[in-house]
Amino acid sequence: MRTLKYAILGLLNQQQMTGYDLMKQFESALNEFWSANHSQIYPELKKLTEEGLISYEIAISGTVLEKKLYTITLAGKQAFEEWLKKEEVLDATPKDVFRLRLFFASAMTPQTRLQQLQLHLEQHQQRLAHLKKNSEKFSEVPAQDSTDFGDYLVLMGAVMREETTCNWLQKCIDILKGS
Amino acid sequence: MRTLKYAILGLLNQQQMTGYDLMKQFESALNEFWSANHSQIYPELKKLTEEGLISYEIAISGTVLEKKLYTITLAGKQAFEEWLKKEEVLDATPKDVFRLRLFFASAMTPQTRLQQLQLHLEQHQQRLAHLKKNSEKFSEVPAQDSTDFGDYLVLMGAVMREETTCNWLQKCIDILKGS
DNA sequence: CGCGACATGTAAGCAGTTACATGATTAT
DNA sequence: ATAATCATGTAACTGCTTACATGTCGCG
Repeated sequence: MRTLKYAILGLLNQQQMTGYDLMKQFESALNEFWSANHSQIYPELKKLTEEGLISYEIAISGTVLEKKLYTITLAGKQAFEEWLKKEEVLDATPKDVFRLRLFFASAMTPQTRLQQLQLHLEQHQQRLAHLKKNSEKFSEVPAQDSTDFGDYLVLMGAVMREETTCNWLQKCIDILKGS
Repeated sequence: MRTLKYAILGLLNQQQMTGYDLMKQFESALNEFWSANHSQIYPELKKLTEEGLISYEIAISGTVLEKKLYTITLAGKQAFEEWLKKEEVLDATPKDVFRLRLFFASAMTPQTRLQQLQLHLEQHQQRLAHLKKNSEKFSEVPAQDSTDFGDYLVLMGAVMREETTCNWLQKCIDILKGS
């Protein structure tokens, strides 16, 4: 599906940047729904350049260090806009090792069962706290044509998802204890 | 991480079955959190047999068709039980093409924005309806030592997750329309 | 001067998907 | 008969992870 391709095009459509900057974006803003290591990003940038969807100019940091500042081309913008319009069918529910483990709950000892759930709940509570802190940057709904708008919508979705995950895990723990 | 390995061991720990049966299990019961094609299952079964974690006997369907009925070995049970106990750190939030697309909402036309959200909501509503129908099979909480117990917990989680996803998408649509 | 961040690449290997390939059984 | 399902395998390819590999810049 070449999704990384479009993630990169989308980011470069917002602003020109280097491979390293892209990597940082994947680690921060896109972290909740996409990721990519530099070992995947650099070859992809090379490929996109060959395909004529992006281009770069050499910029100098300090005295000698060369970095490549990538810019999206017109062809790149067109490819990206087409991708935005595509009507995708829902992909399969993502794989989840914890839920797989829990599916086999009856094979666990009662102690392991409780321990697994509690540990997992703690981790999700931490993630939720982190997300809530991130969303403090939005004091109001951003304008629909600002790049913050999408960020706002997905962040809201991430918070809601984590809240539900925590509620579910708590409910599982209650069931273990209650019956 | 060899997760497929443990998924197969877990299923064979519940009951002996063929590669084809395993495939069907991935399509039905495990569908909400794991998947595997037969092209991945058969080589894995071969590998697990070589590792001594499972064994098989040939069974005959009809007059000539040979099928391999796999059984978990003692070593297999031990490997599986160790895996159940492991304290895993939370994996990264799974990739999600729709959320990536929505992150770039400001680059969409207002029509595309609304269309994408509505189409996605409809698909999740269908998935939710399907899950709710599945969970009708549980009139009460199954006993903690029955294989149904894990099934019940993850199904409850799946329903809660889909409900939240639908709520989130509806909220996004309301924001689009409201401002 | 040393450390963490900046910056860019390649190689090996694993997990998973799609396609290729074959044949028997069962229900209509 | 014929189509859907049962049943088992391999091959090519894509996407991604981990490890290897190198060098500069800015701050204390």
